[in-house]
Amino acid sequence: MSGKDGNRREGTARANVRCAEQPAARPPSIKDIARLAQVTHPTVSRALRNSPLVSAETAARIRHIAEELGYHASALARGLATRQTQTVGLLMEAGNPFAGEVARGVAEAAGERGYALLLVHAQEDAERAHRAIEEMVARRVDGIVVASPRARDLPLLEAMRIPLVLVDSDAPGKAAPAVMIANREAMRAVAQHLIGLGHRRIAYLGDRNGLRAEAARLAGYKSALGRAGIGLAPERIVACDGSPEAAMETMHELLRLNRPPTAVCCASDLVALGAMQAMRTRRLRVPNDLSVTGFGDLFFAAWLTPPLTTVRQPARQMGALAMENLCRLLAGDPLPAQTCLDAELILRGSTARAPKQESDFAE
Amino acid sequence: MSGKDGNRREGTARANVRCAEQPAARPPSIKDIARLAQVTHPTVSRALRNSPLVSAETAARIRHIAEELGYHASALARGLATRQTQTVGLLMEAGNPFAGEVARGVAEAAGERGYALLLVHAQEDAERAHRAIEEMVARRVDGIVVASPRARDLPLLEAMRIPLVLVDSDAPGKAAPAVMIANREAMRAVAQHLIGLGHRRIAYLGDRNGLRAEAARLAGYKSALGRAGIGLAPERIVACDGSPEAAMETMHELLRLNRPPTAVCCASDLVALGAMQAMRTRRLRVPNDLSVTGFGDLFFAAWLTPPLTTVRQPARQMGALAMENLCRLLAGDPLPAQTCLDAELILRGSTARAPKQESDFAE
DNA sequence: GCTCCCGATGCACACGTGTACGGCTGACCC
DNA sequence: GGGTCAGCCGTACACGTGTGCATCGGGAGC
Repeated sequence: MSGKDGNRREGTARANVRCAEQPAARPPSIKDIARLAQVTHPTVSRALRNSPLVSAETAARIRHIAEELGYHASALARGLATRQTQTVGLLMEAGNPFAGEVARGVAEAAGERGYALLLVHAQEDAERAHRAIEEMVARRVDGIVVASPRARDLPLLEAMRIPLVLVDSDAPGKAAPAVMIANREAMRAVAQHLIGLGHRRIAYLGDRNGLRAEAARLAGYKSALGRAGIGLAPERIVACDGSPEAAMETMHELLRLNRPPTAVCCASDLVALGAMQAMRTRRLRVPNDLSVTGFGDLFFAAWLTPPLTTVRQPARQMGALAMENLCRLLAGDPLPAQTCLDAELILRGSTARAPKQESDFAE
Repeated sequence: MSGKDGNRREGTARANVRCAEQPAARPPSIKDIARLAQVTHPTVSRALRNSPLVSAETAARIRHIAEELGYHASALARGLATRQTQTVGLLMEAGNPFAGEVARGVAEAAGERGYALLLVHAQEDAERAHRAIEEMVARRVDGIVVASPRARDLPLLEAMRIPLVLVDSDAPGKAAPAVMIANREAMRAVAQHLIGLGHRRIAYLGDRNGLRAEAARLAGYKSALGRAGIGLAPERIVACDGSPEAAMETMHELLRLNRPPTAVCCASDLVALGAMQAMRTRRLRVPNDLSVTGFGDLFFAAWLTPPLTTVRQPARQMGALAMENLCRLLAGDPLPAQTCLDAELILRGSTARAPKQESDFAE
């Protein structure tokens, strides 16, 4: 029993009036438990961590008192002592539906492993992004999951020595291990599906901010056309910034071509949203006049009119796997630079046979 | 100068091999800076916190060294000492698009105020939900923002003495201050819009998990019909669990009625998604045969075919305001039990005049 | 009856930061 | 020239938890 408390000196702290009821009731600590259990606080610490060094009866008594007091160990103090916070930073663009699903997977996996999540919003502003990243350092996160495809702050992240995993964006250089899907093969399957339907004038509507995942998708598109012996028409390969608004504008440009496409491969479901809107404005019917494909299979894709043919990207599973990989990394296990998940082509109503008068010849 | 360091005892800690390069280089502390600057660590602490108790030149020297070392104050230690973590817990259903937008608002507002966000996924499982909430206590968050409308864990949250604010779900009892929109008035405006278009058989497709916000919306619907002198037909007031799948099923039931509705008020945009799908299956055209309205104005609403008439719910702003309110609460300012934001009726293409043969008489 | 060993507990210190208080130095005033 | 005061810095302690080592008591083996 220390018996030396009760004369707390810092009377000025705790300035915020919480409820004006309890007189600044600080949460119970192991010392409080120790006093009640007639032991010292190290014994309490050991008992609560199920150390074999404590006798069964003492441990039971201590745990009972802890329960009664509503004790919850301070993760701050523990983190300070053990140098591990059991916290991982999650860098993502809050509001992005894909990132949201990834976050769900990460959150569930983290919860199971006793990790907490520090949510850091991927700011546009470079200066704020910098501060946000420093926040993670200050909070001493054990590792970081980056769920933001347009992570141009990767160099910053690597500069600090924190274990890092990426989702859906492999990085240039040696960088960090990433969880990906086979973007190239998936987009190739999309294009092959369209070719199989008789389309020859197939456009590609890309996402300029899609980083390497985007490059792989474009490569898949080109590969499919190449294999089918269809030449690449540069004017049919365009890109926007990834938003439906921009996609709509860009789609209008495609439709103004002399020989407009009969099918469009969109780099994402969001892009497809804008593309379909452009067709609607021009009274073109999907899929009768024009076929459209998306990428990602976001939750709304199945409910569009018509339902969107797209590639299922297992976002939640990707998040869970990223968290799992991060744990491996923290445990010291070496990881492959990339973990690749299967993507599945989902055929729905937005694709159909090419209009007859246009098929088979004349790209 | 303490001069007593260098004999660190806990050689067994830090078991995880990070990169096998740096020999467990612990981040620099104020003591490291103090040694280099030939002062003691309290002076460093004061200098970095811009205390007037330090001479300008000493402070400059210290800050220079800190910068050079890449120093970032440990939020853990600071939280331990000051009893404030500058962290707020964000309880939300990750993956839900509305919650995602709210999260974005919260994140931006939190960033500006120097708060970090602890993301806690609102688990279905009661036992996990309990653990998740205890996690926030253990992490000693200063306050909590609840962005999950179906928060049946509110009692748990109130049990711990942590300041709390709610988004889009006012709570029973005295509970916590909430940021809301005028659900009742907004849905009334929706129904009045449909009535103005000549509709008389207007159905309501609710969300059973919508809590009180849902009750208010239904009340608004009833109020509008009442004012227009239209009787309530119980068979036209139905509810599902909020998912598009369930909404589709329930919509089919509505369409099987002897006298099916000519318009449907959906409790959310997600519900509207399912409802429109049901109509598509039956080859009913929106809005020619049937008008549909949503609620929320999620990002996809404007891009549907046809674009969805709905109520704009300023999710991001609600999140930001919730965070702001939480700060007020932490500062001791009393808050009104509810802060109400304006919602705006957005007219788009999914509503039109009622089919002629059905209007004006015979509800 | 002595030693040896083992199980259970206490002691001391560490983690990194914040702050109340005291002490030192120099300038200023009477 | 001594007292006073302000500015600046160091000392000591606190926050809550973890852990290496010492200690203490008791049982076993000789």
